[in-house]
Amino acid sequence: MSDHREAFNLEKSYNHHDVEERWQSAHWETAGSFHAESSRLLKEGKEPYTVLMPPPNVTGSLTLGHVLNHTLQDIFIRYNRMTGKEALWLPGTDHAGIATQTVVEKKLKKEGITRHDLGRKEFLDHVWQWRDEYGGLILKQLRKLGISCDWRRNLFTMDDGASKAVINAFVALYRDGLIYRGARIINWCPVSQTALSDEEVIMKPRRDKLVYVQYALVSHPGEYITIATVRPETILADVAIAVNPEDPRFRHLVGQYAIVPVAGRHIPVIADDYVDIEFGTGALKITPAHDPNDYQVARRHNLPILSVIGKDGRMTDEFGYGGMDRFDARAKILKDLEELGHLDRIEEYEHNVGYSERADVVVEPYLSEQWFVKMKPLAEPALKVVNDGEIHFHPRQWINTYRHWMENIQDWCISRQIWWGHRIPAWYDTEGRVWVAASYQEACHLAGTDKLVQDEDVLDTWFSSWLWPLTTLGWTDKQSDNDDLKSFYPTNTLVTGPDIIFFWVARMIMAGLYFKGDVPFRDVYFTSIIRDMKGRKLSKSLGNSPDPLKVIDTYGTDALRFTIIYIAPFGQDVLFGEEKCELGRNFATKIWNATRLVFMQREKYFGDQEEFSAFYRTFKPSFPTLDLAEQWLLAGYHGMLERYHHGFSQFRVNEIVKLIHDFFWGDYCDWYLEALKVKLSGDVTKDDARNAVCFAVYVLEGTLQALHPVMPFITDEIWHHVLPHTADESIALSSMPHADVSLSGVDVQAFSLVQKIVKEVRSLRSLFGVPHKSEAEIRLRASSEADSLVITANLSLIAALGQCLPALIESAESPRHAASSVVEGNELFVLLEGLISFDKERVRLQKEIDNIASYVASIRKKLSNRGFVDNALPDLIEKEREKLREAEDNLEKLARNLAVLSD
RNA sequence: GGGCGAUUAGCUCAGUUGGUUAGAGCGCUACAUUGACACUGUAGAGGUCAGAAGUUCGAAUCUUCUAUCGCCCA
Repeated sequence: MSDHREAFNLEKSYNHHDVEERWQSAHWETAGSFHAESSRLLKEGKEPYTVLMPPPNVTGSLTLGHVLNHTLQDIFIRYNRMTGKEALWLPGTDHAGIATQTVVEKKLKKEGITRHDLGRKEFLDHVWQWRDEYGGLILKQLRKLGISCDWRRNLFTMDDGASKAVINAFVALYRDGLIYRGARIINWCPVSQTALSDEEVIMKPRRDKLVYVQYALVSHPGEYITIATVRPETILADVAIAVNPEDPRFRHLVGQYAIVPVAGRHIPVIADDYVDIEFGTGALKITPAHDPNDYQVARRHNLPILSVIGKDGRMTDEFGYGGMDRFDARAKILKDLEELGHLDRIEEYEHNVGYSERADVVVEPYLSEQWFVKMKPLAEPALKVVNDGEIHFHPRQWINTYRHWMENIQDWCISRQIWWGHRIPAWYDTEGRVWVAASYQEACHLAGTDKLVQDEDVLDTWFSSWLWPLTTLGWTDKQSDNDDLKSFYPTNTLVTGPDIIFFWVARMIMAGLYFKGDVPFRDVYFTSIIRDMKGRKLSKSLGNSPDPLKVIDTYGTDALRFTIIYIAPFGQDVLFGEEKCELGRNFATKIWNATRLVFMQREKYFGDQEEFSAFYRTFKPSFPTLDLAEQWLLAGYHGMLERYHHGFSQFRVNEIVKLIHDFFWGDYCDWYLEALKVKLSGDVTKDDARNAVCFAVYVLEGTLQALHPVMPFITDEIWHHVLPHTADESIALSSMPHADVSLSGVDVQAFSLVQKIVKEVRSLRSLFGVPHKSEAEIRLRASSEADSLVITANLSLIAALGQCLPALIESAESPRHAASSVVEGNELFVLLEGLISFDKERVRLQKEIDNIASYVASIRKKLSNRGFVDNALPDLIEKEREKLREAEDNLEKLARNLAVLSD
């Protein structure tokens, strides 16, 4: 019995630990609440709504970025589920080739083992072991956020299906001539010892020395040509000096030979447009093995290619630097150049240098054989679908970034010299010919021999990620055609960070179009970047990134979710501080307490849950039968819902959150609940009281539903107290309330008048220091018969909310000893004998009068302006006239009251 | 160097197609502590909308320029 009573109302205070424990992800997961089925689409004709989770890095742990990103996805998914769609959220993780391999190698290093000691197969066993043991961490942490994905469909990019898809995609592209192998200068990470794509290189500003070096001319002893370089250690690999053909300073030297300092080699002076006349001396050393642009120059001029830096970033030359680190060699050669008299001068020079994303070391341009995807043919259709609006970006401006990249696209280097990842399905025969096939057997068949050796390299992790919209739905090759693909592809909304627009978003669009012939998603929502309160990026080294799990423990998941959305402006960075979560926590508490008040009233008028349920289940608010405050609230509620649904259609999530917050706190609690208390404490029949309580619960329940996508836990908890529901039922599976547009626009002016009167009374009370416990005597002189009726009908409300004793007066004579004001033409007097300083009131009134007078003057000026009257919309002019009339009326009344006061 | 974005109250931000006496939250000030809530309530102070010029009857809003900051790409 006591259980029952408890369930009828809430615990006295809100404890997020209890509530979030009760409705945690595991509960929803066991109940299967968020499983999506293609059969419901194919057989029942439901509409699909699909979200792809950007697969977090399997080595990752939860960051605030994840919190924001996944909360947004969950909001979209829960909203669409509640509006009747078959909502499918596809989760998974990414095998993160370089990152994962590095982690495991580090672990092995502690035991004194390298991957080469183990060999490829055994090392990969270790990686899988590591994955099984630690790789699930991020998914466990994500569950703490209460996210509602279909965990049955969890996919890992190295799973069988996904791996098959990767191999088949590679083979298909190769056969279509879109994948090729070739020797190029690529970005080489000397620490991870692998190639990187352009996107994995981070440009960072760096102060270096611009070194001016003199090269002696072979045929003109004593004469020099001077070049400028920031990489003097590569001088040893110079093969030419280039000048611009238009540069008169060097024209006579073209065709001559210069001597490479230290190395002593003779190299030609050549002319090439590539050289920037303005930079340095206008003469450029050409080092094709160590600079991509120089490589192009060397090819144009048929120059040899010499290399002096190895895979590990150490020198490989024969001039005494061999074995030295490239940066040590740079320091040494500077000294040597100076000693040999080749050094002209040194300038400080700030420029951008590429760093490897993972290892954070300077990337080395490195000439090697790699596999590439030809991007132009893929980019063209991918650009078109975005230009044509088949895919929408939110905020829209990201389209510019996308366009720019697509229009200047470079081929994608997809081979990586590591072991963890999808091994390239290419085999070499004894003659070095390459055979690309989905399997060894197939390759043997093609090659006509079984003496084949598979390419050692694996594919870039993003080569599996770009297939994510396909693989998550069971796609393995172009022939794939299952119910899930039929039902859920294309997906709907992708939520991701703008930092991976090239890495991932663009490439998924290419893959979707190429392999499936359709876009992979309709809308892309780019999240904000989270910074600390000082606007700095969150980083481990700065120690300014709060641990989300700690924040959740302190404030609650709902509070964190609410807060991070509330403070994330559309299209801009978020400044996050842990204390900001007070906002969400306070709101959760407010909801809890307001609900308790409503439930207390419910207990008063209904015997038990059963009695209430029977009554409430048939309750439907009918606007004309509601009291004034209820009408006002219902109109506001539908207005809120209308903007809420519209907000979703515009992806303005932070506005949605503000809407609910303001409606609930401002309208529901501050005004409506106060009015409800007054109503229920007065003369009220049991039936009226029961209807009033039901109305309160009705709006509360709808608001909870609207809030549920943002704060899933507290809303589910309270919802289970509204009516008896089984534990398997969830507010998440209830139907989202619709906006009734016939009510959303209704302006319940009578209630606004009451509010304004109350506010004015409170303001005057406060101004004149009326003690809180004393009730001020109020006189009201109505400006019209209609207002008089409104005021009369709501005297008790005004009395309670304004803490006053109000009465209407008919006579034209104004009370003396009173502070006065005008509210929509209605005169308000607060009788203040003994409390008021008349001088103070005179000053205040005069100030108010001056204020209105200048306002009146400004409107008069506007209205007497020919230009305004001739050009402005008639509606607007009428509005201005109305404003003027009202202001003049106020002015007159205030002036009269000032006169009375002065008597 | 090219592109994008920002600049509104002490702080963080709203401000739809030009028409409000420019708004909110936090912070601040004053008052209030037994009937939902101090994780609260009520009231209040606080802004020449970065600067300049222009378009317009009218500009925080549109145009141009300048300044400062941030991001992306060379």
